[in-house]
Amino acid sequence: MTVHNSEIADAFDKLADLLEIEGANPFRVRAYRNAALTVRGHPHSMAELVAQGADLTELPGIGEELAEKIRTLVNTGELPALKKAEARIPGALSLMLKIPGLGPKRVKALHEQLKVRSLQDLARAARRGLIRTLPGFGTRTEARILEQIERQAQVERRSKRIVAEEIARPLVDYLQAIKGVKQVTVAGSYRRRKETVGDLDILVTAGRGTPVMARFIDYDEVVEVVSQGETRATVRLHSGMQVDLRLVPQVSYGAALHYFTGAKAHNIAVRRIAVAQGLKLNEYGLFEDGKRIAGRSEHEIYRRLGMAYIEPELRENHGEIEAAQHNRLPQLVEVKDIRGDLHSHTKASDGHDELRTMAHAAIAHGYDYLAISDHSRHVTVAHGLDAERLAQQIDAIDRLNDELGRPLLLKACEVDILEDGSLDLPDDILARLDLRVCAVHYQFNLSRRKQTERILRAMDNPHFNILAHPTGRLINQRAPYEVDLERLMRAAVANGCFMEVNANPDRLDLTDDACRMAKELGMKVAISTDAHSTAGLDYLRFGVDQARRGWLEANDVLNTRSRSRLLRLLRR
DNA sequence: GCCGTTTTCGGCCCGACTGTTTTCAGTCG
Repeated sequence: MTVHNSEIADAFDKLADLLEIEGANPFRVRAYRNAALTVRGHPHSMAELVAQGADLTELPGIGEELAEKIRTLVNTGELPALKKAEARIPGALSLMLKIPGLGPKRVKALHEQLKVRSLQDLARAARRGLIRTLPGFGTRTEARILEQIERQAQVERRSKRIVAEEIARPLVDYLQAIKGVKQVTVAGSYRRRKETVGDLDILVTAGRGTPVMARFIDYDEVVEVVSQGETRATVRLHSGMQVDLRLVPQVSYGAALHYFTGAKAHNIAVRRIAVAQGLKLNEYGLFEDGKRIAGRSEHEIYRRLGMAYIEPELRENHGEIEAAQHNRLPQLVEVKDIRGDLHSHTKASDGHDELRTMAHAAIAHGYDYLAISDHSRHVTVAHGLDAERLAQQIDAIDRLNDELGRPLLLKACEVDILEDGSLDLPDDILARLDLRVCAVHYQFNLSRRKQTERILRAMDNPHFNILAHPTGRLINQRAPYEVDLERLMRAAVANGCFMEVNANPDRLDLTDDACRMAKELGMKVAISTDAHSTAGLDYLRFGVDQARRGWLEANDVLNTRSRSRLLRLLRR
């Protein structure tokens, strides 16, 4: 039984919660939280590092004691310190910290004075009107607690970024239209281009006296004003999305942008660097002896702290700060580097447009090539092609390329990987293609070992080129199937195969972390849209964002190559 | 509990807003 990084991180976080409620040294609490962050964000599993005998104290924020606790967790699945804490106070108290408005001090008071041990106890106490009797609590707090418990049922969920964009764009336009408003920028995880967005953080600069806050809470979609001050307000929109707005002066724009873009761990790390240099960094600027020495732009702040500018996509405190200090940041891939798309569908299977329509869309995108990769026969719901129909499509593509006067369309197929690891079409027809995009569409529930073996076996087929949507996950909808990605990547490198970063905003598969792993293992990826219509080709940018978050450069991406170099790379 | 071009001891990121107060602690991002 392997203990996953997330379980180790969860144990540390819970221990931090309980210690905090007990009133332990806040810096000790923070040490556990930092450790949780480090472990959760680490590209390699702690279990593996322990097995290799690696020195865990090399990891940031991990010292001798925490290293020992990680080893214990890996070896026994348990954390004795957490057990002991739970013997002193109920573990369920940590759940109460998730209720907005309740922090460690109040949870401690509720536990000690009202004997609250669970969320049920808490709801009961609130209904009886006991909470308002405690010092520091009032009727507003009591009502809010009850409301929050009842709302807990609807799980908090992060929105896919494409959904967040649909919510953010009209709001940004609305704010931008206010007379006196200068800049409106959506910061936060939205700006870091994360695949999902929890809430929107909007930064506004405006001339003196501009009624930004009043107009903000007056926005048509606002259903609740959570808080409102002179420079900061929080609202909830009809869509359920929470929006924070911060009004900042122009001289502080860069500092505020940096502060509000995060991630939190990145911010803390950068502030510590400032402190080490005798400076202070906050959302208003970088200060030396109370005098602002930078703040107008992010570039200025990074430069003054002795590091290169860090792209928002990299700001997770996953090594980007050290890289920036040593000028070793990657030159991230951009949309304009992409020369073509390697995964698309037509009406021949489950696409919505004709071959010719797709070709013209590819030309409009300025592409050198577009792979037409309709499904193979096994995907019956998608009207997948058998050998005969694929042969017809190959001929149709040849004719169209002739007509266009250049080999724009690549002959391809999204070939199903069957349960035994064989490919869904005979070798002789596969051999006539320029490119085979191979994918799992059935039997998601195999064990990790079996699923891995299945795909490894498929890679043994010399016609296998690119593994499409490698984990099969659908964001917020379907979990990835169990598979050993690292092993697959190593096999791909050994066999001259590749994986896809599926750019569909519902998939974004590989993930950012997996992209990073691919880079470390030397496996190039294809950023492909899996377009089922001409409009689908526009989703490329989501895939590029994901790749950028995974530190990928143009050289790490297959389809930044010219057609001839691409075809040479695909040769096994 | 971690960590070190201030330190092996004594620091540890920083400010806004709310509710309950009557000057501020607690919470949040």
